[in-house]
Amino acid sequence: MSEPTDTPTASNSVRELVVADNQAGTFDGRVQTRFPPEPNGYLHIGHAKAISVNFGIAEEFGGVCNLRFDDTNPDTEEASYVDGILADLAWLGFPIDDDPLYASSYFDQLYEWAVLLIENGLAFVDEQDGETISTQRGGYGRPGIESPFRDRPVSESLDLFERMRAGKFADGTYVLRAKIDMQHENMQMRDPVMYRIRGEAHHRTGEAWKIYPTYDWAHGQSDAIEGVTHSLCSLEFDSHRALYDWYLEHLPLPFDQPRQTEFARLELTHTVTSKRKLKQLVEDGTVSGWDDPRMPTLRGLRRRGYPASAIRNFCAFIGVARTNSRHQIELLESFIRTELNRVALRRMAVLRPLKVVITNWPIDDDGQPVVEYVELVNNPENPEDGTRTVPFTGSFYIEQDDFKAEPPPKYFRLTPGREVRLRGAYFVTATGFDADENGNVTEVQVTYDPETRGGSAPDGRKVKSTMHWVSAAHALDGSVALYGRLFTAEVPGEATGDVFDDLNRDSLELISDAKLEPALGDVEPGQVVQFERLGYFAADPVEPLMFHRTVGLRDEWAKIQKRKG
RNA sequence: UCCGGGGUCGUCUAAUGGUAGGACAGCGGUUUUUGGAGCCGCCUGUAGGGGUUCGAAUCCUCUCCCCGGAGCCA
Repeated sequence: MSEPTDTPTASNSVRELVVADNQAGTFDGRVQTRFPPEPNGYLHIGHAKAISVNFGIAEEFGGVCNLRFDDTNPDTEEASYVDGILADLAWLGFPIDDDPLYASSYFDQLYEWAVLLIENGLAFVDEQDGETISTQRGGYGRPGIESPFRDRPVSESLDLFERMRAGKFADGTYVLRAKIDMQHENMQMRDPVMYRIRGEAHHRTGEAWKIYPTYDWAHGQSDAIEGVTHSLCSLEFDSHRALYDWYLEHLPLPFDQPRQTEFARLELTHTVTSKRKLKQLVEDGTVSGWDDPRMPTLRGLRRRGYPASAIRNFCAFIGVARTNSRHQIELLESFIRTELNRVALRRMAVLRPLKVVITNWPIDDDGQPVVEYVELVNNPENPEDGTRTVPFTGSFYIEQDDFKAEPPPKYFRLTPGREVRLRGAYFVTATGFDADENGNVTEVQVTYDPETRGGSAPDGRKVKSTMHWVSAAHALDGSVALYGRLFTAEVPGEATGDVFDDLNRDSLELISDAKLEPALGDVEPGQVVQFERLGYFAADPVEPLMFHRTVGLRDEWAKIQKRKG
């Protein structure tokens, strides 16, 4: 396998567009993008792609990418989300200004421009209710009809608009509409709403405004005000591009007109990225919060142990295209493994402990089992990480799975009469075991070969397997959360139309009696280590000796079993 | 129904008129003090028909399929 990390960034339709623009001299070779989150939820993996595309293109062409909060709807937006998004962005590792931009900073300019449009006969105040306006809009293949207020005198619209702003009217009673074309085949062009009345306080402008611009009326103009050249957005805005251009063409702009270009958003199998649905998972209590390690939110992935660098590499690798697509989550996971394999320290932990006793282990002068210390490498992929000493004595824990009284075919681990290696310690041979009345093995007896200290035999004999272990007398008790996919279906909701029908009710397994090697008491909060033979695990940011499984190791044995069953 | 955007291995993605390549997944081998990692190999694809061309995934044409669009959401 070649290193995905080393693979050059995929070719990319947006990059090609920018190159073409630069060659043609468009925008005088200037490249400026923007990332415009709405502060009504937290960032998720889908945003990571958008961030990567926007910041990536800007950086590559020596331009800038503005972080601009698209805060035009006070009903759903909150300052707390602004802070959360800023924190998530900082973690992801793209350069962001200390002072983010806000669409709400342009409310005055937007208002002036709206007045200009009214004066030029290109906008009017409508006083019909939403349902009526919607009906008049027509449908696909059906023209709309014009509002009876469409041709009211400019002075009347101006007066009404002024009073809308002054808060003289109730929510929903008046709107400002662009006067474009009610027959237009593109529904977005059928006299779209520019302003609506909202009594709700805004997280930045407070009570200053009673009217708020719609997305279409705010976005392109914000781009223009900031000098954005390439306004990159997702495919569903394709039909809005005509409107984006129309507004800009009818305004006196400080710069060249920015240009909107669409690309496919990132979708992943077994994952939902709709903010509304993520919010529901949180509010339902299905997950513990926005930062639940099963969530595709940036803060969830972070807590899960996904390295920001791996997410960035993934985003660069998948490229940018206009094809609707859904990446397999396994691809993301392979980037996570690749990165973690490189950087994660190796440690030993036993998740489902089975006690093993060495019957020929020496006793010291006080009648206690001798304690030895073995030297283990911290990361074979990176010798600079050095080694650590791990205590070993006559009784220790192994995984329950690592012993079978009656071994199935191809099972290479401990079984009566078989010799295996304890990683970095000794060869041991199972001589007997105890079981309870249900036949569950409760303890295994082994003998060890003192000549095999360090894990190799002077006579050169081989063993089929190497197992991890934790000294019983020195084990730390810890807890471990194992995560499965939050949704069982590759495409949640595909079968029934409701994503929640595909919720995996067993997406979390909590183990409270894991046995950890002593060095695991020293990990930093949030640090990710590899539990040998098991996978990568992230230390909880606050709770000591609590670990979240980031992702498992590839597991040949599991694969063999799966094939059988 | 109208308009717009798409359709290349299982999943993504490259090839921009000149050998259909890569990654993930899968399969097999090798190696291994992690059944990890690594290394080697295999596997499968241009939606369909017609045309232009010495040559088509690429250009033209017809058909089929998928996605988006009728918020005072973004």
